[in-house]
Amino acid sequence: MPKHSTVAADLARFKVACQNCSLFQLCLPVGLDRGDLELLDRIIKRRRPVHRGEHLFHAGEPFQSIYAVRSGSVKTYTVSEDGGEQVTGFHLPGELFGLDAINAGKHPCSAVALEATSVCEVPFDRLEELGEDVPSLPRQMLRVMSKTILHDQTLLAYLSKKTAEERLAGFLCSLSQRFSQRGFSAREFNLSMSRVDIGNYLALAEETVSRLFTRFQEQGLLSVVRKHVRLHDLDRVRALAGAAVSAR
Amino acid sequence: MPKHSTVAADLARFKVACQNCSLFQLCLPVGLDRGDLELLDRIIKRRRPVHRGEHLFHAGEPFQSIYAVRSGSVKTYTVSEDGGEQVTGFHLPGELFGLDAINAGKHPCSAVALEATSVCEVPFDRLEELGEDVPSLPRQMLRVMSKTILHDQTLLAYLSKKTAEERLAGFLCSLSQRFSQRGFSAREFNLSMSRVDIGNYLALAEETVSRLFTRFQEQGLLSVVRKHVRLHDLDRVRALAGAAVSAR
DNA sequence: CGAATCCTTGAACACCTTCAACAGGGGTGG
DNA sequence: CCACCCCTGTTGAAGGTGTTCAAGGATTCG
Repeated sequence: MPKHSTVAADLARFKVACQNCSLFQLCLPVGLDRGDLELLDRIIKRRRPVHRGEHLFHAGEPFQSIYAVRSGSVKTYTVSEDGGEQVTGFHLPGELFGLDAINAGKHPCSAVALEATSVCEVPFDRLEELGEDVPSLPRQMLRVMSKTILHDQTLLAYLSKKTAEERLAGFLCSLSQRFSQRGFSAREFNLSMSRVDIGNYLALAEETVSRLFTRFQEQGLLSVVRKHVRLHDLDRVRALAGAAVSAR
Repeated sequence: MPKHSTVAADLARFKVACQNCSLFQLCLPVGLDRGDLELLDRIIKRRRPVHRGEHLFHAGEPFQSIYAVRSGSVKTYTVSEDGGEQVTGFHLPGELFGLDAINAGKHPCSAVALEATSVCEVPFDRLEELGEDVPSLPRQMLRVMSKTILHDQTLLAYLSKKTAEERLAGFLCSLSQRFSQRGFSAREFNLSMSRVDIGNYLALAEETVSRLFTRFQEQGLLSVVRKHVRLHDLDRVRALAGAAVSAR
């Protein structure tokens, strides 16, 4: 498998480290100095890139690490006892996932790559040990989790109060904002997730999502070709979305 | 105001302290020994009981403390820019709230007492300082927040996938479980929140909630008289609720 | 090229909402 | 103590938004 070894070689060449990672400020917003970073860097495992459809972990597995997306994207989802899937989040570069496993000690959800993706894996027990020497670390962790809670509550409000149109517009705004934070275009990007996933996440039928994309296109708000989205009128999309959209 | 002083005297007499608090294990599930508790106890402020309708904090106010319910119940809610209210949670004795403010440093939601309620207020800066000496404390915090995230995700799945009937049944199951954990009856309790609040929380119209209560009653599942609920057939309510309901 | 998957479009239907009116408590003031 | 009023909760009927069912088109991959 020549492909793997090439990628591995690339990674080695790049000397991947938190200090050099352009996403670092997104993972752990503030409060870690260079020395702390050095320590943190030592405990992080980097996994070889995963392919589209590969899982990082499955629901029910024991919790050992939290994860940060380096590149690509990840979908987390739960499966209810009747087999129904519920998408709990999409995770872009610089975002952490797996935090919801801390309480029970096992993952309540599964995580799967939506495209070719690489992640940092941070063993939680070592992170906790490190936290005893670096007080700002647990503080950062709490902030990240607080942000996650806020995001979930925003989403909750969205599903409760908003129409299908507002939800999809809000979703697109959220993606736009997150992409631009990462240095990508705010107006043009690829949806790594399927219409089914979007619908599942926003509590809409796949067909409704599809119809809305068509309608938005007819209204001149955007153009969609398969996975590719181009927002022509970001302001109007924002207006459609109504209330402010959480950053994550 | 003779009433206040009486209550204050009561509190003093009871020598309220985490060690003696029957709810302690609910606030901070495991891992704190007696000495840690003593330290924690010193930084906790106890506020005089608040009346129904009184606020603990308002959205937008600077974040200073997290709160734990001692008795009574609290509703947290956000107000969107168009003035619409969104209930984000109901908090029973032993449950923490205000955690969602850690990230931004200000409260994203408001908290109001649904009945006569008393809370513990824990200044967050002092809690963080204490965390540097007591490593199990930040660990506990993370667990509590992880649990909150899990709860929100469960709720999200509920709003996404379930019918109005399943949502209300699930809500009742959740309350039942939480009351029984606190030593109250699992089959008979008072709803401190209004039908409007329940509907808001479950993303249903007030009328739908009302109709469902009536229907459940007709089916012999329960009886409701105003705020008072008695679950006759807990198993059937659970069955109606479908998937397992989060504990919080 | 064929199969599988993803996406789109149409039509009928269901669930819940909205609008409207009314009933019943609980508190206040007379 | 009773009358009144306001607020909460209940019930009915009409209507809308999104779903479900069904079929067909597009894209990708073996």
